[in-house]
Amino acid sequence: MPVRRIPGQRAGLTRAAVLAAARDLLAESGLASLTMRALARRLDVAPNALYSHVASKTGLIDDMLDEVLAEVQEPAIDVEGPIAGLHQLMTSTYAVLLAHSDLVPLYLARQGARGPNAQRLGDTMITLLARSGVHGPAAREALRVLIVYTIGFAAFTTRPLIDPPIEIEARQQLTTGEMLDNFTNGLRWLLAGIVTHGNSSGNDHPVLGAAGLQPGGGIAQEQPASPG
Amino acid sequence: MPVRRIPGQRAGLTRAAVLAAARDLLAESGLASLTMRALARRLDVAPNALYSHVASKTGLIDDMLDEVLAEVQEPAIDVEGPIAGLHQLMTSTYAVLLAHSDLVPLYLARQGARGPNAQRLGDTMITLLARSGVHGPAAREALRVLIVYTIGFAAFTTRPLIDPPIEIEARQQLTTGEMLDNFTNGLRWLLAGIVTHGNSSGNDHPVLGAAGLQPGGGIAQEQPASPG
DNA sequence: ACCTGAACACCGTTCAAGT
DNA sequence: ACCTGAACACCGTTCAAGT
Repeated sequence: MPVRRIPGQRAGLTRAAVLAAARDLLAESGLASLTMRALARRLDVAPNALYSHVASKTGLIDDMLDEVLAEVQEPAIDVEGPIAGLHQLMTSTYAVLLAHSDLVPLYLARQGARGPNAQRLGDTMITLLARSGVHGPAAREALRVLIVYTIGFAAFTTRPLIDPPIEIEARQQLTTGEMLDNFTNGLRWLLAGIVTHGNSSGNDHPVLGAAGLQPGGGIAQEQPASPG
Repeated sequence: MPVRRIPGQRAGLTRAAVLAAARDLLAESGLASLTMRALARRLDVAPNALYSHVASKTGLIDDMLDEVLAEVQEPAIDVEGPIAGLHQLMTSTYAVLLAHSDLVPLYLARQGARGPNAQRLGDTMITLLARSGVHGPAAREALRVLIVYTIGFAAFTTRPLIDPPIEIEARQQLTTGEMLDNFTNGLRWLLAGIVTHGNSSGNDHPVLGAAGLQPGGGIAQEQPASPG
C-alpha cells in the first residue's frame, strides 16, 4: 500500500511538506512514533525519498525545535518596564513549550536550538536586561539562568517528578494552572535576584561563606586556576 | 567471537554486574553506544541473556539514574543554618550530575528518578526547608523550583546553549568554573526568594500586574476553573 | 533534481528450547 | 534459574539505478 510509483515519477514533496507532516505525526502519535520510515509512510513515499529534502533526522528535528519558538510572543513594548517584559516573555515561552511538551526534552538533549527564532529570543532578552541595568557578563549569566529555568520547568511540568514522600495522599496530579503558578513564583525570585544583585561581581556571598565544592564532589576537573 | 557457550551453561551474570558494565560502557562510549546488544557483547553473552537480570532497557537506565544520586553528599548538620545546607546540597547535586552529564537529559526525558536515593534527597530538602520556615505547599513549590533549576543547569552546562548573538567574539567556551559561578548565583537568588516570599499566598504580584497568559499562548487547555 | 528498490548495519524484545 | 539460537518487527542511512 505504500507506493504505486515508478523510479522516475515525482511525488511532489517539499521540505515544508515534510516538516508539516513531521509536526502532525508528532502531535498524533508522540515522539517515539516520529521515525523517518513512519514519516515516509504518511507521505506515501519510500523512506529514502525524505533525504532529498532533509539532510538527516537530526536536522529535521532541529528545524522543528526552532519552528516552535516562532510561536513565542514578543512582549508589548514597555508595558510595565523591562522586568515585566522579561516576565511576559519567559511565561510565553513556558506556555509554548508546554504546548509542545514532546519536544522539550530534545532542547535539553541536543545543542539546544540555534535557529533564527532562538537568536531573536536571545536578542530580545538581552535588550530587556540592558534596560533593566544588567549588562555584559552579568546579562549573559542572567540569560542562561532564565532559559535554563524556563525549559527545565517545562520539561518537568508534564511528566511527574522527584516528589517528597511526605503527604503521599496530597500527591495527586498537579493541574496545569498550579504548575504555572509554581513556575511564576520561581521566575519572580530569579528576576528579583537579577535586578538587585545582577551588577555585583559575585565573589562575595551574602548568605554563604564557602563557594567551592567539597572534595569528592567530582567537579575539580578543569578549574581554570583563576590567577590574581 | 561473542560466545562459545552451549544453551545450558551459565555465564555467571548478576544484576549488579550488568549495571556495572552499563556504567562503564556509558563512560567509555557515550549514551548512543549504550545498547542492550553492545552491553551483551561486552559481557560476552547473547543479547537476550540480559533479560534474565533486567526487565527492560528502560528499567536498567532507571536504576542507573538513581544510582548516580547516591553520590550526592548530604550537608553537614547545621553548618551555617538550613539555607546554607540547601545551597550545599544543590551544589553537590549539580557537581554529581556534571560528572555524569550523559545521563542528565534522561532525568528530564523520563519520569525523573523515583528510586530510594531520589526519595532520600527529597526528604532532606523538605527537612531543610521546614527548618527555614517553609512548610506545606510552599515547601513543595520550592522543592520543585530547586530541582528543576539544578537539573536544568546541569543539562546546559556541558552542551552549548541558546547564546546571545551579541559579542560573538566573547562567546568562547565557558569553563566549568564559570558555569559553577553562574549556577551558584541563580541558586542564591532562588533561595533568597524562597525564604522571603515562601510563605506568602502568591496571589499578589509585587513586580507585575498581570498573572494570566496572553490569548493565543496556547495554555488555556485544562485550567481548573478555581472557583471561589 | 527527485524518487525507487535493495541493501547495510544495526535496534529491543520474545519464544522455544537446552541443562 | 540462566542461558542460547533464531526470529520478529523494527530503525537511519547509503548506493545505484531510473526519468
